[in-house]
Amino acid sequence: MADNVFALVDCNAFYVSCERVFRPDLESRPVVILSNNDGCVVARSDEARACGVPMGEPIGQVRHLIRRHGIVVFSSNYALYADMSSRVMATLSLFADALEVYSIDEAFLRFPCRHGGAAALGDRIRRTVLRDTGIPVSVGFGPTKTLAKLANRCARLRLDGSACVLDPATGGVSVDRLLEETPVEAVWGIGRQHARRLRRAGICTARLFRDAPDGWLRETCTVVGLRLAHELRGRSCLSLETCPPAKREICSSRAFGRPVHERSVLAEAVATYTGRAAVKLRRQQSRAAVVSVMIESDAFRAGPQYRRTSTRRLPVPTADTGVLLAHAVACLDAIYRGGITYRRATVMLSEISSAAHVQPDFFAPHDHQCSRRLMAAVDAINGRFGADTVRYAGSGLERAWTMRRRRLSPRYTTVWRDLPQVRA
DNA sequence: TCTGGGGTCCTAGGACCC
DNA sequence: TCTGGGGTCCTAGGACCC
Repeated sequence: MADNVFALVDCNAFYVSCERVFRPDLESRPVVILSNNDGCVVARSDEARACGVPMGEPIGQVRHLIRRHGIVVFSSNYALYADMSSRVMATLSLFADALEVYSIDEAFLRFPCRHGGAAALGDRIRRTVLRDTGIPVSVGFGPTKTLAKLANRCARLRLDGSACVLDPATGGVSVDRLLEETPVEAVWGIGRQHARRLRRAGICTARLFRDAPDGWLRETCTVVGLRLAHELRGRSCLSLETCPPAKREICSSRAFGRPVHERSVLAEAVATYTGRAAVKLRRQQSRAAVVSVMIESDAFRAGPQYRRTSTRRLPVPTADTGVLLAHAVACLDAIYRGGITYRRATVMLSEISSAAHVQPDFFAPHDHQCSRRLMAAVDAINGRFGADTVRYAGSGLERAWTMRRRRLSPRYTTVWRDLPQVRA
């Protein structure tokens, strides 16, 4: 008998739903959301799916469908989605003490024990989130996280949107039957490679996977696969992570909106990405000891490719954007070569440690107090008036290289964006 | 005309030490 | 003439997630 019940709450077509909250006229119309640089489809409404738009497809491949069906297209508006996500999570936190924010549009909730009212609770969650945030969600319950995930998938397929409870003891859906009807690749944690290997071995359903011998599972899908099978058997192996562990590496990487050749332009991008990574670093109260910069040519274009990484170790771990920036630009100078068409730059911060345990370097004097207060002030201003309101001049003014977002919706929930920008 | 970004975990294999 | 074995650390690469 399991001690806990897990619920997985998943926002339906989350990015589309966010846009619809502020554009009710889009209800029941086909809508798709594009990735950064307006590259490919990362979210679609049910109507767009019915038009035959596949997930992850490059926009160019579905342009004819967009025209034919009058599909409404948006660039990704992450500022809006992140804000809506925090509203949804805040609402969910009213229902359970133990909540794990699993992704921008999903959360696991844990309830202390099995009880008969799960279906009703699920429907209350759905109604409340919809009423308070405008976002429709699906809810699945199960004795383990993997089963809750599966139940959620089942709920999403239901026409009335009601919650799915995987718990035979209380008259819910039969676990065996659901597992039998679920293709093995639909199990959370089984990707393309493992699915192919499993199918070759005749394991085509979640039920056959669950009932496979432990030794064989371990051999075929490593301990990760074995753990999943245990979870499907109802033995909880994946615990709820209520406070996310600090990231061990932080990365900011983006393709440019247009081809880039000049060192000065790359330097602007590297400075911008370093600034973003540093914000993430400070947000989790950490310092980094290593900075890496990678620049690369366009892998999708024919011809010789260029890709180089340069890494520098800092004398003292820091979260000071200015210090990180100086090292990042030095990295860039070590690998920049003229005559190449660059398409992407990446800045990575690693060997991350807690800000509480930094040992200052006696021989490299640096005013930590001053740096900390400056960064705190910058973060406070940007938190209030929008990211990049105050930034290092090195990150550029015009920034013609930034990603394409031709179909960006307004920033409905962050009103200060249009204030004049200030340079640090 | 295009083809995203940001993570984690696991394993294998090499280097190195005692 | 013989060329062990166990342990740790690091890195690269694979696989997976949303």
